[in-house]
Amino acid sequence: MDPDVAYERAELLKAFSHPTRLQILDELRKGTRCVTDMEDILPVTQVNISQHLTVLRNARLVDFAQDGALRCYYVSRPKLVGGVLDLLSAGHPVIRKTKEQIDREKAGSPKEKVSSRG
Amino acid sequence: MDPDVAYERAELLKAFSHPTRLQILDELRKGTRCVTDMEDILPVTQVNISQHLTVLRNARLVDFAQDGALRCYYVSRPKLVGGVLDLLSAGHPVIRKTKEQIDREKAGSPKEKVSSRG
DNA sequence: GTGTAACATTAGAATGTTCTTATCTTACAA
DNA sequence: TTGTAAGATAAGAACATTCTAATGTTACAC
Repeated sequence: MDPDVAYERAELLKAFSHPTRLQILDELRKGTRCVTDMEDILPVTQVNISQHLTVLRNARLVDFAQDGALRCYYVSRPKLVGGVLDLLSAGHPVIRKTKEQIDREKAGSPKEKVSSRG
Repeated sequence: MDPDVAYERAELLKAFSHPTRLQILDELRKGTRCVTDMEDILPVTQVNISQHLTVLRNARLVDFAQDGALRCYYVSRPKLVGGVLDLLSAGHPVIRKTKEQIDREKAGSPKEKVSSRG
């Protein structure tokens, strides 16, 4: 993976990587919300919500439409945001491998062993 | 989303959120690697790779099997790691909404309007 | 124009992460 | 048992993120 690409992707993931921002994204996934809606739900200050929304906006994960004095925030990359949130909420069992398993994998994969089962 | 759950998920995402760690995960996805293999590929010191591997191990994203003096590292939650890396490499167009679109969505969704097309 | 509700911005202290340098452990071969 | 290759750990400086407190902006009703 190219270092520049890796950097860019890490920056994107960093925008997700905060409890409050995950909660904001999860809430916005249900529908458009303005800042005061979020104040009612999240145990943090308005200023702090605004700051986190700025981070999310810079990462192009959310955007807003102005409605008078209100700002209607929405998720601007639904498949990305939904994909990440869904992955996080799914169960992912931790696997373990022994040296022997690894050796067998190494022996099998390089030549795509045709003999076993095929 | 429960704040404790949000915290836990943010911690998990933080383990992904570093260029070097993404590169390590991408490399390990191709197969088991020891630390010196990674030294050859990544433009960082052995110490630094070790430190990043510790972060990944604490997050239960990787583990290793000892082979003499070598440590064979592998991805221990392949679906999670693969899912995140695949999402990142896919193209995710940024959508925009106007206030009018949002108003229409709000009007349609609450009652799951049956009249249009059905 | 004045007041106010909704939201953003700024500055800085507090906190957390990352990298560097030095040191340590372990496995193994001579 | 000495040397060396593989890898981990510790301490701290450098850097980045987060939160708090104060202030700024905008839209609108009166």
